[in-house]
Amino acid sequence: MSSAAWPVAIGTAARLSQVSAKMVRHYESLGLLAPVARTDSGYRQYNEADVRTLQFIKRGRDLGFSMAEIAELVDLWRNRQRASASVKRIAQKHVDDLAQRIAAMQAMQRTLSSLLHHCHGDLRPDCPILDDLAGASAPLP
Amino acid sequence: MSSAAWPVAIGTAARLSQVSAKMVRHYESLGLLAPVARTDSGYRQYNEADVRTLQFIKRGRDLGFSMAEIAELVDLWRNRQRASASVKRIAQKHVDDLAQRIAAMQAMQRTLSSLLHHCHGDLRPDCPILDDLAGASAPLP
DNA sequence: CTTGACCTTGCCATGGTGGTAAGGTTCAAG
DNA sequence: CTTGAACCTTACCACCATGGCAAGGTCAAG
Repeated sequence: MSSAAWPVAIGTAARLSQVSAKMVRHYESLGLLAPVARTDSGYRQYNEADVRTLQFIKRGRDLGFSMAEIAELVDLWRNRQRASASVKRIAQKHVDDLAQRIAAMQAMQRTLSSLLHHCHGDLRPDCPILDDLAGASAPLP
Repeated sequence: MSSAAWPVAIGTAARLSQVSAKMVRHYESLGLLAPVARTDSGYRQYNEADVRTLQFIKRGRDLGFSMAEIAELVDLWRNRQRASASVKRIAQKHVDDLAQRIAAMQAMQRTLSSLLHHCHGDLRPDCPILDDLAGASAPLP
């Protein structure tokens, strides 16, 4: 397994983890990834563990975790004495957060869909969408 | 109606529109709100129409429109020769965008909920959430 | 006149990503 | 050996919408 020649340069690490080289450096600057080894000429060198960490971060981002949350998760991942409860707490909070944001967006969507439904969408200027935005039924106090 | 003493200063306009004074200035700098009148000492003066525009912007933001979209909508709002189709097109695009983002978040939520469901959440270190993030079944190429 | 509430401009920060510039390195083909 | 492409380095700037802070001017009530 993993027939590649380790260590690899940043471009290869980026391809293997589906993270842009730019972001790989950024994650390092955030302390999310320990400062990696360098060649004499200053090129970063990534080993298998580094690339796995990048993949971990990528998967975390894909699931919507913030960088701060991912930093915590990476720490827990590395700590074999972790309690799964710590991980679960972070994930649960994120799911709750997602639920809240989804609900907010669905509320927008409901309102907009209803307005869309009542808009002619032709050459006439009358438009319930603009009427709503203009606060048709909301006088200045 | 509107018993207040017009024009009003930025703080009052902000309160009336539920937009922070900071953002009121920002919207002006974006050209979303025409540069308002000033007193001799440089204080901005807002009239009823200005505050209505701010409320329009606020409502647009609350419905999730981007500043660029709101700029278009404000233009259409002011243009009595508008075609409602133009408004509808913008709103429809936004709804589609919302739908896409909601779907993406729901996908995250489904994955996370399932992982959460299988996580003990106790003192033990084993955790399917970390296993997933670590790409348990995804070897390095 | 002083005090406190308000206003002004201007700069910095956020988060996560992209871009671009100016320069050094590596490697293979000629 | 040279040259050129592909790669790497750092250091900036930009986005979007918003908040914060600082230093200073203005206004109205006490």
